[in-house]
Amino acid sequence: MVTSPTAVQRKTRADGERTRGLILDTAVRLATVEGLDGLSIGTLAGATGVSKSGLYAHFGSKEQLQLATVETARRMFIEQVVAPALQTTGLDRLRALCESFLRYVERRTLPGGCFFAAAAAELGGRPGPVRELIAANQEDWIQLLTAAAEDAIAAGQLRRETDVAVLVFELNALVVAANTAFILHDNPAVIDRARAAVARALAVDAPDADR
Amino acid sequence: MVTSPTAVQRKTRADGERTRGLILDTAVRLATVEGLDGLSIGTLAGATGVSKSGLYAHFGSKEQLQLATVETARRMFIEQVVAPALQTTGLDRLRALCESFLRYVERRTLPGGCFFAAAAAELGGRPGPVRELIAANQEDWIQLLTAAAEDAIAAGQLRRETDVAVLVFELNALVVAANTAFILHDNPAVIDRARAAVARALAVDAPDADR
DNA sequence: GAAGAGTACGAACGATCGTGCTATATTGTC
DNA sequence: GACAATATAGCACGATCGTTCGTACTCTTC
Repeated sequence: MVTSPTAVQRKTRADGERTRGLILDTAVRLATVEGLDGLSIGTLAGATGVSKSGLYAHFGSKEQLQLATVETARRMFIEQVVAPALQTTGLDRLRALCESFLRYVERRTLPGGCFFAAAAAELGGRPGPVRELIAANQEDWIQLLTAAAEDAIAAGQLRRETDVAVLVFELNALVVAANTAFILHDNPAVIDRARAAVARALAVDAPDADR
Repeated sequence: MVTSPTAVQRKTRADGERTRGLILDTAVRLATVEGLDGLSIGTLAGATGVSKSGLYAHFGSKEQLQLATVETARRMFIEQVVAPALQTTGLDRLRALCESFLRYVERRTLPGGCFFAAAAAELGGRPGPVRELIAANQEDWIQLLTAAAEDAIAAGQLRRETDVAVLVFELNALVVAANTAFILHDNPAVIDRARAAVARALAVDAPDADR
């Protein structure tokens, strides 16, 4: 219970950090299948080889563990989905973000698909700090898409009359639905359907509407 | 809450159908928030006023209870979403199904939104009979949309070249995403965004492209 | 009016839940 | 090498989990 504002933090030992990382990586993976709440301390302890009390040495409570797990999932998502798309701008970035997400699902990076899609569905109706954190991350993602769409409009790659909120809602809906369907039916074809749908959605707002 | 020592509650008459119905209705409602697996026998017993062993008199196991709960949710969904749309055909039916679903969410019929969306996300990655039943129901819904879309094409209300699978994937994605966002952010505006997106998606495949 | 099926309860089971408390290696700093 | 901090395991707790069992009452059927 060290509560000093500027806590003199001592050098953490390397093995502690490693264990912590192992726990969190495992927690993210398992949470996509069992659910963030459904994943029990005992199960996580068994999967990592760390004792239950060992877990409590790192995180003081299940809720703290969940918050740290969301943070880890966020870093994974940024690294694997967002970062690759940031090399492009405007319409290309919009396309790249969607494609990056779809590949992330298709590649089965996490056994239960997108961590945030699973967590949002699980915790959406239950108030609490974890839900707020999930909602904030969702907001960030939507904002990322929105900014890219606005750039695309500014660059003349999308019609000026484009309803950005609707377009972004649409794109997010498509990739998330691909995730859900892929997990539920184990059918890679839905990913391609999503690709086609993304292309269509973007085509609607293409400038100088052809035909 | 009658707990007086001499309280001899009159055992009710032989119609346990009412109790069974009460249990299942409550289970559907609670499962949209707690999850179908997350909802415990004890919690359900408390919410219904029926004892845990009373529940077991009706359903022999938690899994049987879950299967019966899914069946009840199916009937609710058909009654409230599907049936109203069956008075129309073709493109109108397609529109009516989407609108019906959106109103069903908007009206907060169930506290955690669409039962099947929640269950699919929760159980998608976990094999078992309950997951299969959820997947089958999802299939039925997609098939319903598909048949309506094909009717619309046959009636000349949609282009003959329409990729039905993609269009249906799109429509389903939009309404489900509206459900998720509505529950997570408690924001009615997303429902209207979904309405706009549905209209857009259908407009893309309108025959003799306007303008 | 005896038998049997249906309905429901209370008590209890072993397992697991999240969470403490304590002990003990191991490590970095002096 | 002393000492504090870190990193982990062991053990036990009260609560809750899904489930079973014995009991008791009601209704139907013979």
